[in-house]
Amino acid sequence: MSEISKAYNPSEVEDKWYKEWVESGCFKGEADKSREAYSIVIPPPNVTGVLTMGHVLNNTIQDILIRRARQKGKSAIWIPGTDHAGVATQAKVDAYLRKQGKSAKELGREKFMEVAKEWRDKHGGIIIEQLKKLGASCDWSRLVHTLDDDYARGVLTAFVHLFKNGYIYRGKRMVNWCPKGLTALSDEEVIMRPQKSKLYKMKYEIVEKPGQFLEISTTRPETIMGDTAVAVNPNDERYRDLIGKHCWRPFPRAEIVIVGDESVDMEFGTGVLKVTPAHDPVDFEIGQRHGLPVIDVMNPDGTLNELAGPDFAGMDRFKARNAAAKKLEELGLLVAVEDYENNVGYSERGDVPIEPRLSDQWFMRYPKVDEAREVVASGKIKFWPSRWEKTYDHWLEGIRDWCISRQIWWGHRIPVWYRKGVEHPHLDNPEEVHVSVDGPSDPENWVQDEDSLDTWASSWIWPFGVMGWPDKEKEAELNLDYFYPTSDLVTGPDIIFFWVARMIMAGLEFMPGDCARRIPFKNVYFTGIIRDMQGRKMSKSLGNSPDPLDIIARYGADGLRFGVMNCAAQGQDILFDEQRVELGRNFCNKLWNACRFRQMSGDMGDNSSLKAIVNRIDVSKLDADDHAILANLEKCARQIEKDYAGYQFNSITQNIYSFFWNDFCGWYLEVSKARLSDESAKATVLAVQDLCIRQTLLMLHPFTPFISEELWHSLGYGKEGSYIQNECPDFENALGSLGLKIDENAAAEIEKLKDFVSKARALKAQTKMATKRDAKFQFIASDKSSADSVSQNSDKLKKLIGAESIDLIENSLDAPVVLTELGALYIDMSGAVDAKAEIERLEKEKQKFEAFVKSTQARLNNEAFTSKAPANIIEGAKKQLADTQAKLEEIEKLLKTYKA
RNA sequence: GGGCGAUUAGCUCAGUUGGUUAGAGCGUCUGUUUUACACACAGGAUGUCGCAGGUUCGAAUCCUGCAUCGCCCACCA
Repeated sequence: MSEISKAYNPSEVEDKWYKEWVESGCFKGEADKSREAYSIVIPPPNVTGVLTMGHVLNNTIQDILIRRARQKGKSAIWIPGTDHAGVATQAKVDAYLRKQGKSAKELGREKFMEVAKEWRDKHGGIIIEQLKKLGASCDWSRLVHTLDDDYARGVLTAFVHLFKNGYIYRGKRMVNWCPKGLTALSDEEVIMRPQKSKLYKMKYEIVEKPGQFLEISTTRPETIMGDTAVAVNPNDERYRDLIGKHCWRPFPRAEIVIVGDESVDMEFGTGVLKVTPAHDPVDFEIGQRHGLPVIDVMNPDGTLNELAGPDFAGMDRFKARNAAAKKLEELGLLVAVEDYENNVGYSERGDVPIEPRLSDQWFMRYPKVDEAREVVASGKIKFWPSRWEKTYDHWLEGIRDWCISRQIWWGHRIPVWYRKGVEHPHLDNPEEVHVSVDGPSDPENWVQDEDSLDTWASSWIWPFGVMGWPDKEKEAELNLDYFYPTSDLVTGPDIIFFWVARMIMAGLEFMPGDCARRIPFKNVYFTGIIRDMQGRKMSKSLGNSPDPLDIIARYGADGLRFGVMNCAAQGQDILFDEQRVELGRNFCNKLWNACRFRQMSGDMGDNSSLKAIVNRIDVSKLDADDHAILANLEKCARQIEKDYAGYQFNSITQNIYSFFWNDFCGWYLEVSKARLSDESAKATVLAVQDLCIRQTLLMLHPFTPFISEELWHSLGYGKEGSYIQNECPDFENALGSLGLKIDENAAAEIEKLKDFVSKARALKAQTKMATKRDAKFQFIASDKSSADSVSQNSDKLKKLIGAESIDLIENSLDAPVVLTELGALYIDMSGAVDAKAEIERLEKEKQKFEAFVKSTQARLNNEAFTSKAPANIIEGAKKQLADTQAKLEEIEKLLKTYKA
């Protein structure tokens, strides 16, 4: 136990405890078979990234879940790690090299990897330290990086397995090509953006009918040189007779065939489509169907090549667009140019339009697609909120093969070797192509494939890859059997396809056993996205993303965590404002000072256990306030239990906030002040306070780990070397078994006293007597129990409302009055009553009551209501009507007195 | 084109099976060095719950349509 300082200093407390936690090893996961396992794997952040508000939200939720699990006695582990982030990191290292006047190419692959690793080790890992600042209780002894040797073996094992089972193939296909990154991309990495462009209308002359033209629209005249046909819909009567005939491609001038293909939309433009099989996915398919030649007129970097002709060779694709239009015009073939808005696919990383390109790539047919749909549809894996299930299922329903090869070096190199000297090696011939994790035994005779894997084709095995798979010994050492499947996954819905769906398929494919053993996780919580106050996504270029570390420095990690969680409704986007964090900081300050006040109020008794605290309570000294606060505490704990089950984190913070601030500090501590002067009750009151604070700290701990740990120890709840994260927050049964029975009705009586106090204060304010601490009140109780309640609580009430006396009287007075739940309360103004103001005030109140009486009577007179509504609703309405009518009578009586 | 969110106080948002007179924080106004906390305390003001229908004794809540904003998916050149 130590004395609590006047001001809460978060950074000091945070650093101290984090250090101790890590040193004590209390975050380490242990496979304790006698306890239920609980595990989370972190969505691995980019190793070279820095902490963003999105990470704060995401990781705070994970930390809450893991700490709560520890409190509930589960054997918990939160496995951390980082992602090598292929394309992103490659780009950063390339830029770094350029600055030094070097290039990746001249270094060569091996040297590049060395430099890149050095660069990663030097600039990477910052985010891990930042997560620690946030309080993340990961098992750091198990930090995994996707390029670690063990993990990489898992990645390659998955590849080899799928290859051997026919899920992986190589082929020349139409892929999304990033001309900036010079690599293929998956469909998911292409983002569609509406763009202002031009629609060029041109005409091609029909070979067999000189002088007759076909009018065609295109947005991409720069690909004309690659046209190998013109297509019309065979059902289109306008053109049906032209099918099989030819037209002139303007440049390079050549005859191209007119084909009929049903994919052509008759309604669009003139219903005639130019077909460029090398540069458009639809055109490619048409080309396949009609056996059209493929002319690739572009270089990988998006410039045109020799096949485009001397006028265009070497020219950038967008310059070539204008040049081609100009050339059409010169030839007299350009009919019109219209402004046009269409969707263009962009490379997410490169931020340039992607180029559909025919190239040799590796593809994966996804395994276990049907089962992946089934496990979510059947609830074996639950999504929170559940609406994402539909999105997930829809994607899987229309799933297409995954292009998994990338033309970059930073990543896992594809474990495929080709026999030297074999011109066209066949994938199914082991003499020509070797596929294995370790490579051929005679490497000198083989050449390894140059490509590396899509980053997501490495992170998709994350849930078991971090647990030693596929090495049996390592699996045992890392307790895969015990911790897999993981319990909860917390991530953003933006990677539902990239990562979540693929992990599910990977788990089902690579893990053994029945379905429940193979799924990678049981629950997926999708967070919202953190936006700025204008609703815009946080981004570096907008400069609207606050630095979480800066916020932690100013408000404390607990304040940040509490503030963010308080406004994060399940799966809803959050418009972030620093005021949220202010709320959290203020709450921490309130907590701090309430505990400080407790210390100042009297000697600390034995707080070492729940039992010890309850033993300090003298049941005969408990009054309604004690019962009420304990009842509220129980209610809060019950609500929280329910909220955890439904992943309603904002509701949890709101319940704790409201209980602690309003019920405990706002009322209980205040009434305690008067009772503490009664020596016979003091020990009991302090014990009740200790009990409430103890349970509050426990409930709060997952959200605000630092301050709760600090206060836990300074108030003597925990022994040195023990931590609040391992203390069970449940207490309901404990109270009962310790012989303490809570009077549930007490809370109702206290509500009336609260009403009495707040009305009395309002009366003082209205009569301009708010500052007087010695006001005199007279009170006409509405019944015997109300009279008892007021006289029994007289000391507390006088202190709370700043009164010298509250006299019980029998008859109405000619003085300002307020009607409370307990009866009529008058304030003595010694004749200085402003009758006009009083009348005005009473009239206003009268109107309010009258409106209520009228509507309630109407309801009760409605036969449909009385015959159909449940009894308790009807009874409630009747009682309220009676109460209100009584008040109304009282007011009318008073009005008469004033008006007289 | 299809799907999914959102629309409640000046601002940002809760409101989980339909049920008394719709809540919170911030902001705002009035007061307060009341011996834990001004990051506080007390009191006040502020809402035809997006619009239009429907179901019901009863709708912010359920149904239908519409509007506005946002997101995701989709090969119309």
